[in-house]
Amino acid sequence: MASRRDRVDQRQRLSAATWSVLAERGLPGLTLRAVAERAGCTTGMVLHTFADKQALLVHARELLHQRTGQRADALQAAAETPGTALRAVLFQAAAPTTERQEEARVWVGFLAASLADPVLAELHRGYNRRFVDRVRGLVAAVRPDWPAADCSSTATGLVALVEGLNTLTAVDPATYSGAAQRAALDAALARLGPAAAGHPSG
Amino acid sequence: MASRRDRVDQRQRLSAATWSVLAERGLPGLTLRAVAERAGCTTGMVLHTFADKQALLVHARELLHQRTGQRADALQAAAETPGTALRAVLFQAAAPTTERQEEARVWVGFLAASLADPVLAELHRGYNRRFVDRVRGLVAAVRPDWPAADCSSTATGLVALVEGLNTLTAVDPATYSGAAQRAALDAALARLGPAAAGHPSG
DNA sequence: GCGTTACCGTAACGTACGTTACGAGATAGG
DNA sequence: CCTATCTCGTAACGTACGTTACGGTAACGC
Repeated sequence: MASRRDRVDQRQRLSAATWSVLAERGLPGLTLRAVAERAGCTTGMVLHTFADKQALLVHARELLHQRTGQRADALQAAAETPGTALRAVLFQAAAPTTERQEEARVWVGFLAASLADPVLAELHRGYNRRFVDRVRGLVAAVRPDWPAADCSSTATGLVALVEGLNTLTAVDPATYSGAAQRAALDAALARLGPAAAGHPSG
Repeated sequence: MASRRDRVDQRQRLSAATWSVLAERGLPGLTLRAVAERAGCTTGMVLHTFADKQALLVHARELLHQRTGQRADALQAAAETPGTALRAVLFQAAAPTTERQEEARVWVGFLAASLADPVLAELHRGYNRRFVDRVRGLVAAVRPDWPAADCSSTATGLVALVEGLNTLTAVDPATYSGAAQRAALDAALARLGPAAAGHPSG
């Protein structure tokens, strides 16, 4: 007699609710009661699925990483050249659409929570370094003639640009529109040469 | 009979304490009691100087803007060419030193608080747009031959890069060291031509 | 020197939080 | 069909928060 309800599904629904609340009310509004209400259950069920609030946070953080990572994997696999792959991965990591802006707000919330929570901070560092590694590999594929150090610094710069666009879009979507983000990314990618140049009207 | 104690000084000391707590404990740890303890007084005195917690937050946010803005003003005035001014302003806005990393952490805290507090969000947007305007003016001074649209997109891109470096440094100073930040900025500034190129060993 | 006024520490209030304990209902085995 | 076991909603607990009310104390005008 293992489980009569689907535990995995409930964990996902609860972390999705965590995400939703975090995007809508921000970090101070993220309470167990708010999550329970959003998920349509009670705090008792929440704490029966997760040991405590931090476990819920950690799972929601992993869910966020899963979504962005899988999206990046798909784009990278579908791209025909390393140049288009790099461009697609970076652009999806920024927040060009309303849906991505919600993700950006969640990301900012987790970032701020990481400042006080060592567990979340360690998760954040790991995920971010993985993202840097992915970008570095793509940069090296686009410019195999570059030394490794240049690929590294270029990758960290591109990641910083993308995450900067994320954070700024989260609080000021008007100034940092999708077009502005595209322009900033295209300008940064132009340094890699024509292999990573943007589409004229794509 | 106006005031027997220096109100302005107390406001500054309290907002400095707010800053200190925010950098050390993060947004969840920012309570009136923590601020009072850090300032060496009680919550009664805090709420006698500021109407409520939000007023204290707003004042601390303004203080952060004052510090960065005055530092940018000084660097801009001391620079001999628009190119060196742009470089200096951007580099100080990133977080190359331990002290600036504390500011970066505070900035992230206010950013996350802005997601749920419209007043703080409006302040954040205003300050950030002022920063973009400053950078845009410097870009236009470095490249007067560029059309205004190019100066704008370049400015937003540079600001996004700087703020991205800020946020990433706040939680992972090891990966985003001062050298890495300098390299990323130099690479971005190289697009502006030799007028904004970095010092060889500065 | 005295009354008045502003200042600020103390203590409490109401609220909301994370967490825990317990009981009702549902489900599977025998 | 009965019992044991798991699931989850209910209700409460202790704590910490923002905020408020009040009293003592020190500084000013006269």
